[in-house]
Amino acid sequence: MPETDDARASGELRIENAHRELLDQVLDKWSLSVLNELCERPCRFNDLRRAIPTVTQKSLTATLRRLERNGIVEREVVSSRPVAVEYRITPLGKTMRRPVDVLLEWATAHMPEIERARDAFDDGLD
Amino acid sequence: MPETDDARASGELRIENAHRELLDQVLDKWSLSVLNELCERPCRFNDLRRAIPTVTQKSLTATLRRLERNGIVEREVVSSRPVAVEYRITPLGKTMRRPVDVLLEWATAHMPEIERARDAFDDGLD
DNA sequence: CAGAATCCTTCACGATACTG
DNA sequence: CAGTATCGTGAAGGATTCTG
Repeated sequence: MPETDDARASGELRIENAHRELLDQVLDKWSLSVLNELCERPCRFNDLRRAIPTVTQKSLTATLRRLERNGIVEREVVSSRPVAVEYRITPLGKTMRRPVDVLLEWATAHMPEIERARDAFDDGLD
Repeated sequence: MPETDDARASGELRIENAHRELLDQVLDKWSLSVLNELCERPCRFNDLRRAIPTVTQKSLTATLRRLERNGIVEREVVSSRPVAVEYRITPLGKTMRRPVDVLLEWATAHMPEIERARDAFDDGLD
């Protein structure tokens, strides 16, 4: 299914469509927050809503479905009185933790530098 | 590396607004492709267009401006005959390489597993 | 409790045309 | 060559309402 792009292999990691598509699915607006919660403990739907107060129900549902489809989280329906649904991170989901951590560490470490760059840019506009 | 998967102790990976905002700026649709090119060599505008054939001029301009504002790439105007503009990666930009590589390595390594998960999900729809 | 269904606004992105 | 300017569209996401 991936069209063979001409062999302009740059020796390093190339960004393919599949990469881009995957990152869009698992690194989107709310996924990291959800993953962060589920890495610590299984959560029910409303647990997640409380943990991430700014997410809407619709977006949370969509995020969870997407993550579930990609095998990152698991959904279990507990047939109790008022239905309970528990979300858990999968083993595959746990493997995301390291790359995400590295990313966030980078972001945290370089935030000041980046803010200075923004100020300089916005100020002078070259 | 170390286990003790005590999530609380190990990863203070809280997602803050600033994190989210930054990732949106530097991990957007085209940034990784641009970074990938500029990591290898300085490029002129049309070099980048050729290297990333699917990007439109408008999106490429926007991407470059965004990366420049965040201090990730540098823009130099060479006052030659028809104006030449060279884009280069900055030292700050180079520090992005490792987190991005880790991310792409993860994506590459787990792609098959993820595709199986997608197929299973789309098939059964549980 | 855990969503589904609707409506609505924003805006990212593409397509196209023009310019110093 | 390296953009800017405009227009148009689809999709993401918020707000709100309803339900098994």
